[in-house]
Amino acid sequence: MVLSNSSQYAIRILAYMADQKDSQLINATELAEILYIPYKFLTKIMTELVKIDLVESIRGREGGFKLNKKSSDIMISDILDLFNDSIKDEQCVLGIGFCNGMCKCALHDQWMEPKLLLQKMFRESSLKDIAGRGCKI
Amino acid sequence: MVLSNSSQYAIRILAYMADQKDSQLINATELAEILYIPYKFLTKIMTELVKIDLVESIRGREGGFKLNKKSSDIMISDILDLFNDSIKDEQCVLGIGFCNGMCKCALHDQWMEPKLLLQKMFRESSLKDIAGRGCKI
DNA sequence: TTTAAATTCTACCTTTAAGTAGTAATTGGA
DNA sequence: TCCAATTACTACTTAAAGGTAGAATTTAAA
Repeated sequence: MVLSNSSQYAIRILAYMADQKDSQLINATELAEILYIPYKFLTKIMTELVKIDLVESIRGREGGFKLNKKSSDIMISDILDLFNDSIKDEQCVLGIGFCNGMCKCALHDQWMEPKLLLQKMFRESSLKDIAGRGCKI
Repeated sequence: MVLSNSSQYAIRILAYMADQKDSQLINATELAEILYIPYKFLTKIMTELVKIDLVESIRGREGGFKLNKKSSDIMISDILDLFNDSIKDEQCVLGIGFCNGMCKCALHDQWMEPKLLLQKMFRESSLKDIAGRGCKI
């Protein structure tokens, strides 16, 4: 699996929030029901998203969450960093330390191109680019 | 992480075996020492590779392992299948069931190209293509 | 025939990701 | 002021991957 459950959930949550009009508040109960994410697991993820300032939380009655930046300023890679799912430049696909031109593994050459495209997808796709796309949320 | 430890180990083991001349036997102790893989975990993996006929084992004293096919006939994807690390055609990068043109997730369009290149890398690279490449084994 | 070197099998332990439970803290509204 | 709705915190449980232990089995050499 390329992305952990946490990353997949976080992307879906934030993409959904980005798709809501004029950054209205939405609470955890609604998010969990709409996105079919276990409520307790979702609140744990939300708290982490708040800590890295991607999301703002309003506590107490009538509280909830909203994006803390423009959706065009939040990249998928910002989310993946939180769960250590980003693809590092010298990440060895065979898990032998780091790979580069000087010191590479047997699969290094074949890995270069897909790795670059994965990085491009994560680094160049913003929430605005993906919000509302697709029929599944 | 794109590949599990088991898949990474298995690729390294088989690539090393493919790089040995005239398919000589090599035993688990040597493989574990040369490749820095925990012996007990390696033997578990070897047994599974034998069961799917990628490797032949000779038991008893003077025994060991050797490839059961030409190295050009063993593809990386054959190995990944064993550990469920292959990329399926309709595998949804956000984990929402299956994705295709009719029913897709928000990241589907961005995922298409890197997914195809990953599949190409796994399906079109044989042990022969990677054996002996790179300075790390 | 005995022994040592090898694979194979079964069962267990450890670590990490995933998920759950309960409670504390916060806050707007009645 | 009190209550209900909300997020935040701490701790626990479960499931899966990763890894280990020990004994059974096989086989060639001494």
